Amino acid sequence: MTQTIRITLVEDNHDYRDIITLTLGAESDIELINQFGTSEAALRELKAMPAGTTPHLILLDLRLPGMSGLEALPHFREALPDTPVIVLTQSDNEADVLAAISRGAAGYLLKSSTLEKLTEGVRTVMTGGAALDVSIAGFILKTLQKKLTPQEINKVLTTRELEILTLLSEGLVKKEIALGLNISFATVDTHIRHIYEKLDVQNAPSAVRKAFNLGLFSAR
Amino acid sequence: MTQTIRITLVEDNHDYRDIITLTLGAESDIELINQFGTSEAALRELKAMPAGTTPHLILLDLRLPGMSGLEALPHFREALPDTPVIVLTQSDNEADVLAAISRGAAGYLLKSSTLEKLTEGVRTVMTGGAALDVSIAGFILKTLQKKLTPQEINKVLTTRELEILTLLSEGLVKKEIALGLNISFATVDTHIRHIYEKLDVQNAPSAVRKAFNLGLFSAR
DNA sequence: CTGTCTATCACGCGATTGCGTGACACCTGA
DNA sequence: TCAGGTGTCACGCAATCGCGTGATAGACAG
Repeated sequence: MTQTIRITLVEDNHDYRDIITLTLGAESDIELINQFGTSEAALRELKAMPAGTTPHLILLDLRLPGMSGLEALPHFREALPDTPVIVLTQSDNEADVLAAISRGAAGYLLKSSTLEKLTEGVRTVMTGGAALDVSIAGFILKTLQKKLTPQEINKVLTTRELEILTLLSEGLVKKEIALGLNISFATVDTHIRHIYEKLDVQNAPSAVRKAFNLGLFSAR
Repeated sequence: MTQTIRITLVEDNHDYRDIITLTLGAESDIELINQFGTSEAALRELKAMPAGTTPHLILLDLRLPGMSGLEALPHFREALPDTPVIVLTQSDNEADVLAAISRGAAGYLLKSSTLEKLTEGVRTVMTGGAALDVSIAGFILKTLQKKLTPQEINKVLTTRELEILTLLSEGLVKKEIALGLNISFATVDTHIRHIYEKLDVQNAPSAVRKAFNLGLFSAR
Protein backbone atom coordinates (compact mmCIF):
# COMPACT_ATOMS: atom_id res chain seq x y z
CA MET A 1 0.00 0.00 0.00
CA THR A 2 3.00 2.26 -0.17
CA GLN A 3 2.35 2.44 -3.88
CA THR A 4 1.08 5.57 -5.52
CA ILE A 5 -2.69 5.58 -5.94
CA ARG A 6 -3.50 6.12 -9.59
CA ILE A 7 -6.79 7.89 -10.15
CA THR A 8 -9.04 8.58 -13.10
CA LEU A 9 -11.41 11.51 -12.90
CA VAL A 10 -14.63 11.75 -14.87
CA GLU A 11 -16.08 15.22 -14.54
CA ASP A 12 -17.33 17.71 -17.08
CA ASN A 13 -17.09 20.88 -15.03
CA HIS A 14 -13.70 22.47 -15.71
CA ASP A 15 -13.60 24.49 -12.55
CA TYR A 16 -14.21 21.49 -10.39
CA ARG A 17 -11.72 19.47 -12.41
CA ASP A 18 -9.10 22.03 -11.65
CA ILE A 19 -9.91 21.98 -7.99
CA ILE A 20 -9.64 18.21 -7.87
CA THR A 21 -6.43 18.29 -9.83
CA LEU A 22 -4.90 20.73 -7.41
CA THR A 23 -6.16 18.90 -4.37
CA LEU A 24 -4.98 15.48 -5.42
CA GLY A 25 -1.76 16.93 -6.86
CA ALA A 26 -0.81 18.09 -3.41
CA GLU A 27 -0.84 14.51 -2.17
CA SER A 28 2.43 12.70 -2.70
CA ASP A 29 0.84 9.26 -2.72
CA ILE A 30 -1.90 10.11 -5.19
CA GLU A 31 -1.52 10.60 -8.90
CA LEU A 32 -4.29 11.76 -11.19
CA ILE A 33 -3.37 9.81 -14.30
CA ASN A 34 -6.13 11.03 -16.57
CA GLN A 35 -9.44 12.82 -16.71
CA PHE A 36 -12.43 12.85 -18.99
CA GLY A 37 -15.43 15.02 -19.56
CA THR A 38 -17.78 12.19 -20.48
CA SER A 39 -18.31 8.59 -19.44
CA GLU A 40 -18.12 7.50 -23.04
CA ALA A 41 -14.63 8.90 -23.50
CA ALA A 42 -13.49 7.48 -20.18
CA LEU A 43 -14.81 4.03 -20.92
CA ARG A 44 -13.28 3.97 -24.38
CA GLU A 45 -9.90 4.97 -23.05
CA LEU A 46 -9.94 2.71 -20.00
CA LYS A 47 -10.82 -0.32 -22.08
CA ALA A 48 -7.90 0.47 -24.37
CA MET A 49 -5.37 0.81 -21.59
CA PRO A 50 -2.96 -2.08 -21.07
CA ALA A 51 -3.57 -4.10 -17.93
CA GLY A 52 -1.40 -2.78 -15.15
CA THR A 53 -1.68 0.81 -16.28
CA THR A 54 -5.35 1.20 -15.42
CA PRO A 55 -6.29 3.37 -12.45
CA HIS A 56 -6.63 2.10 -8.91
CA LEU A 57 -9.69 4.20 -8.36
CA ILE A 58 -12.22 6.18 -10.36
CA LEU A 59 -13.84 9.42 -9.30
CA LEU A 60 -17.13 9.74 -11.11
CA ASP A 61 -19.48 12.66 -11.41
CA LEU A 62 -23.15 11.82 -11.78
CA ARG A 63 -24.29 14.73 -13.87
CA LEU A 64 -22.47 14.35 -17.15
CA PRO A 65 -23.25 15.22 -20.75
CA GLY A 66 -24.31 12.14 -22.69
CA MET A 67 -24.39 9.01 -20.59
CA SER A 68 -24.94 9.91 -16.95
CA GLY A 69 -22.59 8.68 -14.27
CA LEU A 70 -25.34 6.50 -12.93
CA GLU A 71 -25.75 4.78 -16.28
CA ALA A 72 -22.02 4.52 -16.76
CA LEU A 73 -21.27 3.08 -13.34
CA PRO A 74 -22.10 -0.54 -14.21
CA HIS A 75 -19.98 -0.24 -17.32
CA PHE A 76 -17.00 0.93 -15.31
CA ARG A 77 -17.58 -1.88 -12.87
CA GLU A 78 -17.72 -4.34 -15.71
CA ALA A 79 -14.68 -3.01 -17.52
CA LEU A 80 -12.58 -2.80 -14.36
CA PRO A 81 -14.21 -5.00 -11.72
CA ASP A 82 -11.42 -4.52 -9.21
CA THR A 83 -11.31 -0.76 -9.50
CA PRO A 84 -13.51 0.95 -6.95
CA VAL A 85 -15.59 3.93 -8.01
CA ILE A 86 -16.30 6.87 -5.78
CA VAL A 87 -19.30 8.85 -6.86
CA LEU A 88 -18.63 12.53 -6.49
CA THR A 89 -21.64 14.73 -6.94
CA GLN A 90 -23.71 17.64 -5.80
CA SER A 91 -26.81 15.52 -5.60
CA ASP A 92 -27.88 14.14 -2.28
CA ASN A 93 -31.00 12.84 -3.95
CA GLU A 94 -32.05 9.68 -2.20
CA ALA A 95 -32.80 7.75 -5.33
CA ASP A 96 -29.43 8.64 -6.83
CA VAL A 97 -27.62 7.55 -3.73
CA LEU A 98 -29.33 4.20 -3.55
CA ALA A 99 -28.97 3.64 -7.25
CA ALA A 100 -25.26 4.38 -7.14
CA ILE A 101 -24.74 2.14 -4.16
CA SER A 102 -26.65 -0.73 -5.66
CA ARG A 103 -24.66 -0.36 -8.84
CA GLY A 104 -21.48 -0.94 -6.95
CA ALA A 105 -20.17 2.44 -5.88
CA ALA A 106 -17.51 2.17 -3.20
CA GLY A 107 -18.26 5.63 -1.95
CA TYR A 108 -20.56 8.59 -2.28
CA LEU A 109 -19.12 12.00 -1.53
CA LEU A 110 -20.77 15.37 -1.94
CA LYS A 111 -19.01 18.18 -3.73
CA SER A 112 -20.23 20.47 -1.00
CA SER A 113 -18.04 18.60 1.43
CA THR A 114 -14.46 19.51 2.19
CA LEU A 115 -11.58 18.53 -0.01
CA GLU A 116 -9.94 16.82 2.92
CA LYS A 117 -12.87 14.43 2.92
CA LEU A 118 -12.06 13.61 -0.64
CA THR A 119 -8.45 12.59 -0.04
CA GLU A 120 -9.50 10.87 3.13
CA GLY A 121 -12.19 9.01 1.22
CA VAL A 122 -9.74 7.96 -1.46
CA ARG A 123 -7.42 6.44 1.10
CA THR A 124 -10.29 4.85 2.99
CA VAL A 125 -11.55 3.13 -0.11
CA MET A 126 -8.08 1.97 -1.10
CA THR A 127 -7.77 0.25 2.27
CA GLY A 128 -11.06 -1.55 1.83
CA GLY A 129 -13.38 0.86 3.57
CA ALA A 130 -16.23 2.90 2.22
CA ALA A 131 -16.28 6.62 1.69
CA LEU A 132 -19.62 7.96 2.69
CA ASP A 133 -20.50 11.54 3.35
CA VAL A 134 -21.99 11.71 6.83
CA SER A 135 -25.31 12.95 5.55
CA ILE A 136 -25.39 10.10 3.06
CA ALA A 137 -24.57 7.65 5.81
CA GLY A 138 -27.51 9.00 7.74
CA PHE A 139 -29.80 8.42 4.84
CA ILE A 140 -28.43 4.94 4.28
CA LEU A 141 -29.12 4.06 7.88
CA LYS A 142 -32.65 5.33 7.62
CA THR A 143 -33.13 3.15 4.59
CA LEU A 144 -31.98 0.11 6.47
CA GLN A 145 -34.14 1.13 9.38
CA LYS A 146 -37.25 1.24 7.27
CA LYS A 147 -37.80 -2.05 9.00
CA LEU A 148 -40.29 -1.02 11.60
CA THR A 149 -40.01 -1.40 15.33
CA PRO A 150 -42.22 -3.98 17.04
CA GLN A 151 -44.54 -1.25 18.24
CA GLU A 152 -44.99 0.13 14.76
CA ILE A 153 -45.51 -3.30 13.28
CA ASN A 154 -48.34 -3.90 15.70
CA LYS A 155 -50.05 -0.81 14.37
CA VAL A 156 -50.41 -2.75 11.14
CA LEU A 157 -50.61 -6.37 12.15
CA THR A 158 -51.05 -8.00 15.52
CA THR A 159 -48.29 -10.22 16.83
CA ARG A 160 -50.31 -13.28 16.03
CA GLU A 161 -51.05 -12.12 12.54
CA LEU A 162 -47.43 -11.38 11.82
CA GLU A 163 -46.50 -14.79 13.16
CA ILE A 164 -48.92 -16.46 10.80
CA LEU A 165 -47.93 -14.35 7.85
CA THR A 166 -44.31 -15.26 8.50
CA LEU A 167 -45.09 -18.96 8.50
CA LEU A 168 -47.13 -18.51 5.36
CA SER A 169 -44.21 -16.78 3.68
CA GLU A 170 -42.02 -19.69 4.62
CA GLY A 171 -44.11 -21.99 2.52
CA LEU A 172 -46.39 -23.54 5.10
CA VAL A 173 -49.99 -24.04 4.06
CA LYS A 174 -52.81 -23.07 6.36
CA LYS A 175 -53.30 -26.61 7.55
CA GLU A 176 -49.67 -26.85 8.57
CA ILE A 177 -49.75 -23.51 10.29
CA ALA A 178 -52.74 -24.63 12.32
CA LEU A 179 -50.87 -27.75 13.36
CA GLY A 180 -47.73 -25.87 14.23
CA LEU A 181 -49.52 -23.32 16.36
CA ASN A 182 -51.94 -25.81 17.87
CA ILE A 183 -54.97 -23.89 16.77
CA SER A 184 -57.71 -24.83 14.36
CA PHE A 185 -57.60 -24.43 10.62
CA ALA A 186 -60.52 -22.03 10.85
CA THR A 187 -58.62 -19.72 13.15
CA VAL A 188 -55.64 -19.58 10.85
CA ASP A 189 -58.01 -18.84 8.04
CA THR A 190 -59.60 -15.99 9.95
CA HIS A 191 -56.23 -14.48 10.81
CA ILE A 192 -55.21 -14.58 7.21
CA ARG A 193 -58.42 -12.85 6.21
CA HIS A 194 -57.65 -10.08 8.65
CA ILE A 195 -54.13 -9.83 7.27
CA TYR A 196 -55.50 -9.41 3.77
CA GLU A 197 -57.90 -6.75 4.92
CA LYS A 198 -55.24 -4.78 6.76
CA LEU A 199 -52.72 -5.00 3.95
CA ASP A 200 -55.43 -4.38 1.37
CA VAL A 201 -54.62 -7.43 -0.74
CA GLN A 202 -56.52 -10.54 -1.70
CA ASN A 203 -54.04 -13.33 -1.77
CA ALA A 204 -50.93 -14.65 -0.12
CA PRO A 205 -48.24 -13.68 -2.61
CA SER A 206 -49.19 -10.03 -2.58
CA ALA A 207 -49.52 -10.08 1.20
CA VAL A 208 -45.94 -11.30 1.48
CA ARG A 209 -44.74 -8.66 -0.91
CA LYS A 210 -46.56 -5.92 0.90
CA ALA A 211 -45.17 -7.09 4.19
CA PHE A 212 -41.67 -6.81 2.79
CA ASN A 213 -42.26 -3.40 1.34
CA LEU A 214 -43.72 -2.19 4.59
CA GLY A 215 -40.74 -3.57 6.47
CA LEU A 216 -42.84 -5.94 8.53
CA PHE A 217 -40.36 -8.73 8.10
CA SER A 218 -37.30 -8.09 10.20
CA ALA A 219 -34.37 -10.24 9.19
CA ARG A 220 -34.67 -14.02 9.08
CA MET B 1 -26.70 23.76 18.68
CA THR B 2 -24.38 25.86 20.77
CA GLN B 3 -25.74 24.00 23.73
CA THR B 4 -23.64 21.52 25.63
CA ILE B 5 -24.18 17.95 24.44
CA ARG B 6 -25.24 15.85 27.39
CA ILE B 7 -24.17 12.23 27.10
CA THR B 8 -24.95 9.01 28.94
CA LEU B 9 -22.44 6.20 28.76
CA VAL B 10 -23.36 2.54 29.18
CA GLU B 11 -20.20 0.47 29.44
CA ASP B 12 -19.10 -2.15 31.93
CA ASN B 13 -15.36 -2.03 31.33
CA HIS B 14 -13.87 0.41 33.82
CA ASP B 15 -10.74 1.07 31.83
CA TYR B 16 -12.66 2.02 28.76
CA ARG B 17 -15.06 4.08 30.84
CA ASP B 18 -12.13 6.07 32.11
CA ILE B 19 -10.80 6.59 28.63
CA ILE B 20 -14.14 7.84 27.41
CA THR B 21 -14.56 10.06 30.41
CA LEU B 22 -11.20 11.67 29.80
CA THR B 23 -11.76 12.01 26.09
CA LEU B 24 -15.18 13.58 26.34
CA GLY B 25 -14.13 15.62 29.36
CA ALA B 26 -11.58 17.39 27.20
CA GLU B 27 -14.32 18.70 24.94
CA SER B 28 -15.88 21.91 26.14
CA ASP B 29 -19.17 21.33 24.36
CA ILE B 30 -19.65 17.80 25.63
CA GLU B 31 -20.68 16.75 29.09
CA LEU B 32 -20.82 13.17 30.27
CA ILE B 33 -23.74 13.43 32.66
CA ASN B 34 -23.82 9.85 33.88
CA GLN B 35 -22.59 6.36 33.23
CA PHE B 36 -23.80 2.86 33.96
CA GLY B 37 -22.33 -0.61 33.93
CA THR B 38 -25.53 -2.33 32.79
CA SER B 39 -28.44 -1.54 30.50
CA GLU B 40 -30.87 -2.31 33.28
CA ALA B 41 -29.42 0.32 35.56
CA ALA B 42 -29.26 2.84 32.74
CA LEU B 43 -32.86 2.25 31.67
CA ARG B 44 -34.13 2.48 35.23
CA GLU B 45 -32.35 5.74 35.82
CA LEU B 46 -33.18 7.31 32.48
CA LYS B 47 -36.85 6.56 32.88
CA ALA B 48 -36.78 8.22 36.29
CA MET B 49 -35.08 11.37 35.06
CA PRO B 50 -37.28 14.44 34.67
CA ALA B 51 -37.89 15.47 31.09
CA GLY B 52 -35.36 18.07 30.06
CA THR B 53 -32.59 16.55 32.09
CA THR B 54 -32.25 13.42 29.98
CA PRO B 55 -29.16 13.04 27.79
CA HIS B 56 -28.94 14.25 24.22
CA LEU B 57 -27.10 11.13 23.17
CA ILE B 58 -26.35 7.67 24.50
CA LEU B 59 -23.14 5.74 24.00
CA LEU B 60 -23.92 2.07 24.31
CA ASP B 61 -21.62 -0.90 24.56
CA LEU B 62 -22.91 -4.13 23.07
CA ARG B 63 -21.22 -6.60 25.35
CA LEU B 64 -22.71 -5.99 28.75
CA PRO B 65 -23.45 -8.15 31.75
CA GLY B 66 -27.14 -9.00 31.95
CA MET B 67 -29.15 -7.54 29.12
CA SER B 68 -26.93 -7.03 26.09
CA GLY B 69 -26.72 -3.70 24.40
CA LEU B 70 -28.46 -5.17 21.40
CA GLU B 71 -31.41 -6.24 23.50
CA ALA B 72 -31.45 -2.96 25.36
CA LEU B 73 -31.30 -0.75 22.29
CA PRO B 74 -35.03 -0.90 21.48
CA HIS B 75 -35.79 -0.11 25.10
CA PHE B 76 -33.62 2.96 25.02
CA ARG B 77 -35.25 3.99 21.77
CA GLU B 78 -38.66 3.52 23.32
CA ALA B 79 -37.86 5.32 26.54
CA LEU B 80 -36.17 8.23 24.78
CA PRO B 81 -37.29 8.22 21.14
CA ASP B 82 -35.55 11.49 20.34
CA THR B 83 -32.24 10.53 21.85
CA PRO B 84 -29.88 8.96 19.33
CA VAL B 85 -27.81 5.99 20.38
CA ILE B 86 -24.29 5.37 19.16
CA VAL B 87 -23.24 1.78 19.51
CA LEU B 88 -19.66 1.58 20.68
CA THR B 89 -18.16 -1.86 20.58
CA GLN B 90 -15.25 -4.07 19.69
CA SER B 91 -17.44 -6.28 17.55
CA ASP B 92 -17.47 -5.76 13.82
CA ASN B 93 -19.65 -8.84 13.53
CA GLU B 94 -21.94 -8.38 10.58
CA ALA B 95 -25.05 -9.63 12.29
CA ASP B 96 -24.47 -7.32 15.26
CA VAL B 97 -24.03 -4.35 13.00
CA LEU B 98 -27.20 -4.97 11.05
CA ALA B 99 -29.16 -5.77 14.17
CA ALA B 100 -28.03 -2.57 15.84
CA ILE B 101 -28.82 -0.51 12.78
CA SER B 102 -32.24 -2.01 12.32
CA ARG B 103 -32.96 -1.39 15.98
CA GLY B 104 -32.41 2.27 15.49
CA ALA B 105 -28.74 2.95 16.23
CA ALA B 106 -27.64 6.34 14.92
CA GLY B 107 -24.07 5.20 14.70
CA TYR B 108 -21.76 2.27 15.02
CA LEU B 109 -18.20 2.95 16.09
CA LEU B 110 -15.47 0.47 16.88
CA LYS B 111 -13.45 0.75 20.05
CA SER B 112 -10.41 -0.01 17.96
CA SER B 113 -10.89 3.28 16.18
CA THR B 114 -9.39 6.54 17.29
CA LEU B 115 -10.88 8.67 20.03
CA GLU B 116 -11.07 11.57 17.64
CA LYS B 117 -13.54 9.52 15.64
CA LEU B 118 -15.65 9.26 18.76
CA THR B 119 -15.97 12.97 19.39
CA GLU B 120 -16.36 13.55 15.68
CA GLY B 121 -19.10 10.93 15.60
CA VAL B 122 -20.89 12.51 18.52
CA ARG B 123 -21.00 15.87 16.80
CA THR B 124 -21.99 14.30 13.49
CA VAL B 125 -24.94 12.55 15.06
CA MET B 126 -26.03 15.64 16.92
CA THR B 127 -26.20 17.49 13.62
CA GLY B 128 -28.35 14.83 12.06
CA GLY B 129 -25.69 12.70 10.42
CA ALA B 130 -24.67 9.15 11.08
CA ALA B 131 -21.51 7.99 12.77
CA LEU B 132 -20.23 4.96 10.97
CA ASP B 133 -16.80 3.47 11.23
CA VAL B 134 -15.41 3.26 7.70
CA SER B 135 -15.15 -0.52 7.84
CA ILE B 136 -18.76 -0.68 9.00
CA ALA B 137 -19.79 1.61 6.19
CA GLY B 138 -18.14 -0.76 3.77
CA PHE B 139 -20.10 -3.64 5.12
CA ILE B 140 -23.32 -1.67 5.04
CA LEU B 141 -22.76 -0.88 1.39
CA LYS B 142 -22.17 -4.52 0.61
CA THR B 143 -25.44 -5.32 2.31
CA LEU B 144 -27.32 -2.82 0.20
CA GLN B 145 -25.55 -4.14 -2.86
CA LYS B 146 -26.88 -7.60 -2.21
CA LYS B 147 -29.54 -6.53 -4.66
CA LEU B 148 -28.31 -8.30 -7.69
CA THR B 149 -27.50 -6.84 -11.06
CA PRO B 150 -29.70 -7.85 -14.00
CA GLN B 151 -27.03 -10.28 -15.17
CA GLU B 152 -26.89 -11.98 -11.80
CA ILE B 153 -30.64 -12.13 -11.52
CA ASN B 154 -30.80 -13.97 -14.81
CA LYS B 155 -28.53 -16.60 -13.36
CA VAL B 156 -31.41 -17.43 -11.06
CA LEU B 157 -34.52 -16.58 -13.04
CA THR B 158 -35.02 -15.70 -16.67
CA THR B 159 -36.39 -12.29 -17.54
CA ARG B 160 -39.75 -13.79 -18.33
CA GLU B 161 -39.86 -15.71 -15.08
CA LEU B 162 -39.00 -12.66 -13.05
CA GLU B 163 -41.66 -10.72 -14.88
CA ILE B 164 -44.26 -13.31 -14.01
CA LEU B 165 -43.12 -13.62 -10.42
CA THR B 166 -43.38 -9.87 -10.08
CA LEU B 167 -46.94 -9.86 -11.35
CA LEU B 168 -47.76 -12.74 -9.06
CA SER B 169 -46.36 -10.83 -6.11
CA GLU B 170 -48.56 -7.91 -7.05
CA GLY B 171 -51.62 -9.98 -6.45
CA LEU B 172 -52.51 -11.11 -9.96
CA VAL B 173 -53.68 -14.68 -10.29
CA LYS B 174 -52.33 -16.88 -13.03
CA LYS B 175 -55.33 -16.29 -15.25
CA GLU B 176 -54.86 -12.55 -15.04
CA ILE B 177 -51.17 -12.82 -15.72
CA ALA B 178 -51.89 -14.82 -18.85
CA LEU B 179 -54.30 -12.16 -20.01
CA GLY B 180 -51.92 -9.34 -19.25
CA LEU B 181 -49.02 -10.94 -21.09
CA ASN B 182 -51.15 -12.26 -23.93
CA ILE B 183 -50.01 -15.83 -23.43
CA SER B 184 -51.98 -18.87 -22.37
CA PHE B 185 -52.76 -19.89 -18.85
CA ALA B 186 -50.76 -23.05 -19.35
CA THR B 187 -47.63 -21.10 -20.18
CA VAL B 188 -47.91 -18.98 -17.11
CA ASP B 189 -48.39 -22.12 -15.13
CA THR B 190 -45.27 -23.66 -16.59
CA HIS B 191 -43.20 -20.59 -15.88
CA ILE B 192 -44.35 -20.60 -12.30
CA ARG B 193 -43.39 -24.24 -11.96
CA HIS B 194 -39.91 -23.40 -13.16
CA ILE B 195 -39.73 -20.54 -10.71
CA TYR B 196 -40.64 -22.88 -7.88
CA GLU B 197 -38.01 -25.36 -8.97
CA LYS B 198 -35.29 -22.76 -9.21
CA LEU B 199 -36.12 -21.14 -5.91
CA ASP B 200 -36.69 -24.50 -4.28
CA VAL B 201 -40.13 -23.71 -2.96
CA GLN B 202 -43.56 -25.13 -3.55
CA ASN B 203 -45.95 -22.25 -3.44
CA ALA B 204 -46.32 -18.62 -4.30
CA PRO B 205 -45.93 -16.99 -0.88
CA SER B 206 -42.59 -18.62 -0.24
CA ALA B 207 -41.44 -17.86 -3.77
CA VAL B 208 -42.10 -14.17 -3.18
CA ARG B 209 -40.27 -14.26 0.10
CA LYS B 210 -37.31 -16.03 -1.39
CA ALA B 211 -37.17 -13.58 -4.23
CA PHE B 212 -36.98 -10.74 -1.74
CA ASN B 213 -34.31 -12.42 0.32
CA LEU B 214 -32.26 -13.13 -2.75
CA GLY B 215 -32.59 -9.54 -3.84
CA LEU B 216 -34.39 -10.41 -7.04
CA PHE B 217 -36.87 -7.63 -6.49
CA SER B 218 -35.13 -4.32 -6.92
CA ALA B 219 -37.26 -1.43 -5.89
CA ARG B 220 -40.91 -1.46 -6.89
C1' DC C 1 -25.82 -31.20 -35.64
C1' DT C 2 -27.46 -32.77 -31.34
C1' DG C 3 -28.18 -31.18 -26.59
C1' DT C 4 -29.62 -27.61 -23.42
C1' DC C 5 -32.16 -23.40 -22.51
C1' DT C 6 -36.12 -20.63 -23.06
C1' DA C 7 -40.76 -19.82 -24.11
C1' DT C 8 -44.82 -21.52 -25.55
C1' DC C 9 -49.26 -24.61 -25.04
C1' DA C 10 -52.56 -28.61 -23.23
C1' DC C 11 -55.38 -31.94 -19.99
C1' DG C 12 -56.74 -33.51 -15.65
C1' DC C 13 -57.32 -33.69 -10.76
C1' DG C 14 -56.85 -33.61 -5.82
C1' DA C 15 -55.47 -30.09 -2.56
C1' DT C 16 -55.78 -25.53 -1.11
C1' DT C 17 -57.37 -21.00 -1.12
C1' DG C 18 -60.41 -17.01 -0.58
C1' DC C 19 -64.53 -15.58 1.09
C1' DG C 20 -69.56 -15.23 2.71
C1' DT C 21 -71.57 -15.72 7.13
C1' DG C 22 -71.86 -16.38 11.92
C1' DA C 23 -70.30 -17.15 16.72
C1' DC C 24 -67.98 -16.87 21.55
C1' DA C 25 -64.66 -15.22 25.04
C1' DC C 26 -61.34 -12.01 26.88
C1' DC C 27 -59.50 -7.58 27.58
C1' DT C 28 -59.13 -2.69 27.45
C1' DG C 29 -60.45 1.92 27.04
C1' DA C 30 -64.18 5.37 26.84
C1' DT D 1 -70.87 -0.76 30.93
C1' DC D 2 -70.36 -1.24 26.42
C1' DA D 3 -68.05 -0.71 21.99
C1' DG D 4 -63.98 -2.32 19.79
C1' DG D 5 -59.87 -5.06 19.16
C1' DT D 6 -57.95 -9.67 19.48
C1' DG D 7 -57.94 -14.55 19.24
C1' DT D 8 -60.50 -18.45 18.84
C1' DC D 9 -63.71 -21.79 16.04
C1' DA D 10 -67.19 -23.64 12.20
C1' DC D 11 -69.59 -24.76 7.43
C1' DG D 12 -69.77 -24.53 2.59
C1' DC D 13 -68.33 -23.70 -2.03
C1' DA D 14 -66.58 -21.78 -6.30
C1' DA D 15 -62.12 -20.48 -7.78
C1' DT D 16 -57.49 -21.24 -7.87
C1' DC D 17 -53.34 -23.70 -7.12
C1' DG D 18 -49.71 -27.24 -7.54
C1' DC D 19 -48.25 -30.83 -10.09
C1' DG D 20 -47.93 -35.16 -13.10
C1' DT D 21 -47.20 -35.69 -17.89
C1' DG D 22 -46.26 -34.40 -22.45
C1' DA D 23 -45.44 -31.51 -26.61
C1' DT D 24 -43.56 -27.88 -30.14
C1' DA D 25 -40.26 -24.44 -31.61
C1' DG D 26 -36.51 -21.14 -31.84
C1' DA D 27 -31.83 -20.03 -30.09
C1' DC D 28 -27.39 -20.98 -28.97
C1' DA D 29 -23.29 -23.62 -27.82
C1' DG D 30 -20.44 -27.52 -28.20
